[in-house]
Amino acid sequence: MMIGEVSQKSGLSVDTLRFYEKIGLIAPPMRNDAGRRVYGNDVLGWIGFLEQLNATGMKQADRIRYAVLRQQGDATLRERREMLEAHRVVIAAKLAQMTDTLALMDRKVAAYHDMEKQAKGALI
Amino acid sequence: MMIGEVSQKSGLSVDTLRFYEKIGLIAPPMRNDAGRRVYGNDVLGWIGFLEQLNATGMKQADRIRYAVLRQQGDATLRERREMLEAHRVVIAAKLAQMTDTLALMDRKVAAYHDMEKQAKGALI
DNA sequence: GGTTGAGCTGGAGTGTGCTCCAGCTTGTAA
DNA sequence: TTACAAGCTGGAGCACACTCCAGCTCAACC
Repeated sequence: MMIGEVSQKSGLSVDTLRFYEKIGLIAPPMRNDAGRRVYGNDVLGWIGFLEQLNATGMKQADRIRYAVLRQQGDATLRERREMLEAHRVVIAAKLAQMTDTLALMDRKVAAYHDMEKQAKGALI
Repeated sequence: MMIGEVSQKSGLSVDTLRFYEKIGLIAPPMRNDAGRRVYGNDVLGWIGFLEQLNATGMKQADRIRYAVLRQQGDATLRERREMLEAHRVVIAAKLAQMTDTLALMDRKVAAYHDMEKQAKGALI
């Protein structure tokens, strides 16, 4: 795949893909004779995973650290696992926060409904 | 309360409190004779709510819009309710994402454990 | 063979959300 | 009464995560 196709399939812009490569999030792909990037299919899975880490609030620096470890192969398994375990804890906390705030939104929305009803009544 | 106390109790820095006032997130409090800010207790609840919106990913511009509406009183109840309902939907989506990724973390951690075990076995 | 579209590089620019600073005034307490 | 902590303003600076741009090469189609 050329970079345009990866962009289309991953949802990341071409600029972002090159930027991710520059900062070490994506391994530099092979180049064809013209010097253009040729990606393997596995990159899409990797980008999807990166997006999951992103969406759950992992910072760039940590994503890069994980990416670098991954490129270093099996010797870094323990460290990567520890990173994921740590991130798991962060996610669990955010999940609890989301649940709390969701409930708060529901209470507030209900309260606002009541107040709107009363306000209408007051007009009569 | 002076600004220092609000800072301590809310966890926001003094600079952030003044910044929030400048951008319209916090209503300008009364001033004492020396021109210093004197906050009522209600500001802490409001800051707590703002933090919840923040932690669940509401953007500054929207938080400001909500804050401005709130200051305009009951005439904006409907609009505020609609904002909260919209944010509710966003939170629900994030919650689903968090749940997914949490499960993924668990699968990955388990897989890494297995691989680490095998790697150890290979050393024998 | 020339136009068009995709890709390349290095570097500058952008938006968000604070955070820090200089230079000042005010309140407290040794 | 003098030190010193806390507060004030306006404005500059910063970290993060992209996003855009100029000026170039290359491939492919008419």
